[in-house]
Amino acid sequence: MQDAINTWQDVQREVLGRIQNRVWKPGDIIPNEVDLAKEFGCARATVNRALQAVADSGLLDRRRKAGTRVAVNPVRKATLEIPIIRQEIEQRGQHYQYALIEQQVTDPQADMQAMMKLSDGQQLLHLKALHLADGLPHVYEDRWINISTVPEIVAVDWQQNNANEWLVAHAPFSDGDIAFSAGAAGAVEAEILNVPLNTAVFIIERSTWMMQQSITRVRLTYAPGHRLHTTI
Amino acid sequence: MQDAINTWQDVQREVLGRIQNRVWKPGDIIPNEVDLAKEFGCARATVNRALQAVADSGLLDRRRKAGTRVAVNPVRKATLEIPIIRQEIEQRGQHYQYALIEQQVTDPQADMQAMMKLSDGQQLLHLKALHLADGLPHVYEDRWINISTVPEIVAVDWQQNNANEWLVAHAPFSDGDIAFSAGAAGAVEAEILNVPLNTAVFIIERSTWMMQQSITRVRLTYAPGHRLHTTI
DNA sequence: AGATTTATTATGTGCAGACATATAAATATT
DNA sequence: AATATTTATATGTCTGCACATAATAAATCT
Repeated sequence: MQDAINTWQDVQREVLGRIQNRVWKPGDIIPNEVDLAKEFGCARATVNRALQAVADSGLLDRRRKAGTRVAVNPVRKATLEIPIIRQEIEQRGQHYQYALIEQQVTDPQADMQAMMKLSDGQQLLHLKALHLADGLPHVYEDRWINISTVPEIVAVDWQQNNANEWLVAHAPFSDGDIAFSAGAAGAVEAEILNVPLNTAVFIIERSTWMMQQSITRVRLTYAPGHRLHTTI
Repeated sequence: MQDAINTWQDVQREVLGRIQNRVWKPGDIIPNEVDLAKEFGCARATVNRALQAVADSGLLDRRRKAGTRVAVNPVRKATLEIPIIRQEIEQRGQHYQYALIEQQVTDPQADMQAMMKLSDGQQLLHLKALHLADGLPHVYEDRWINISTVPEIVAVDWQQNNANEWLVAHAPFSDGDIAFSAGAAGAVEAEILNVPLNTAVFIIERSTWMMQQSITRVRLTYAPGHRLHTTI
């Protein structure tokens, strides 16, 4: 028995401490909730809450009956927030501007048709736009929107509205996938972002879906220097 | 009143449904926990658990006294797993190899001391290593380890052990931060990765901590073509 | 009117007890 | 020996209750 470890945060701290100090080593099974509750002088529910939090972060593996053990190869999960570009810019105290570059209704090319899992005949709205921070190019947005899924889009004035925001508000998605990579700026991107040809640029490609129906696919090419930051 | 909505997952489903169907619109304040518990026919604790989960996912904003409201700009969160490099490579069916390039105990430079929040006099172990997939350079690892936090490291043979794996097994961390960016390969990196100078490369920089104590900071420079992929 | 204190209210969290559920381990069956 | 069944156990979660805490709204005092 020891001094009050009452709150689940206290318990979490204590547990993390024991893992770090190797009182409990990777692979070790730790005492069960009832015993820990007794030792800490708190309710089992409190221990449970704490252990669940630590397990969520990947440092503990828990299985019914088998007990709780310190993860051997903790697979760390980083959660990164996908902000709306305007917010991202304004949050840094910079002035946001948006400029439509091109707008066109097209039949999809084969690769795009595959990536967006389109049926034959489904058309896309293709938008090219630039987001600026304090007047400087920040990110070039190359976007395809599935007209079948979001028919209202054809009526929208994309000079005034930007797809990044409009879609969040009007076309909720159930799931999607994102890929991050680095690439060399091609002729088009280099000119739009106003950087030398082949400059290293950060690229995000994102597709979103609502119940198997593709909504949109976007390729964001960031101006040099952009960092995507998050905590584990 | 309606059919049993007893489990917190049930409540979560119901809440998500109402948000999706715009019964509760963005910005709307939703009924308080006591009322919802009454409506669903369950305990307030259950409603609380569910609402906390939804709030965690970013779809609800909660504040004491002010109540719970539907997020106006739902910040989507992607969780991406940080695999051990060996696993990442072997999972693709490729052969994994590791090569130590350089190993050195140093006093930190000012910027590194700041980034790792080191006290004066704390020394670092600096490791440079290359991870290969099927014999080809995959990622160049440039790592600093805090000797004060992990004193055992000085005794480790880094020809045989790779820090990426050794640390997860021996020095678990409670939190950290990650940054993703694109950069141009410098002379050192270009040679090690065997690519032309200024090739666009994907860079991950990661610092990890255990209870305010810095453990390590690593800069991973990936060979061209690397993509980091995840789902929302 | 404006500033300061007090009350009110919704969420945050703790507790004890109960039952549910997954599953490892023991036992019985083929 | 291999397979099916039972049992024991650790975690998962619900309930009702209590009190803590943050933050707004109301009341009070300059």
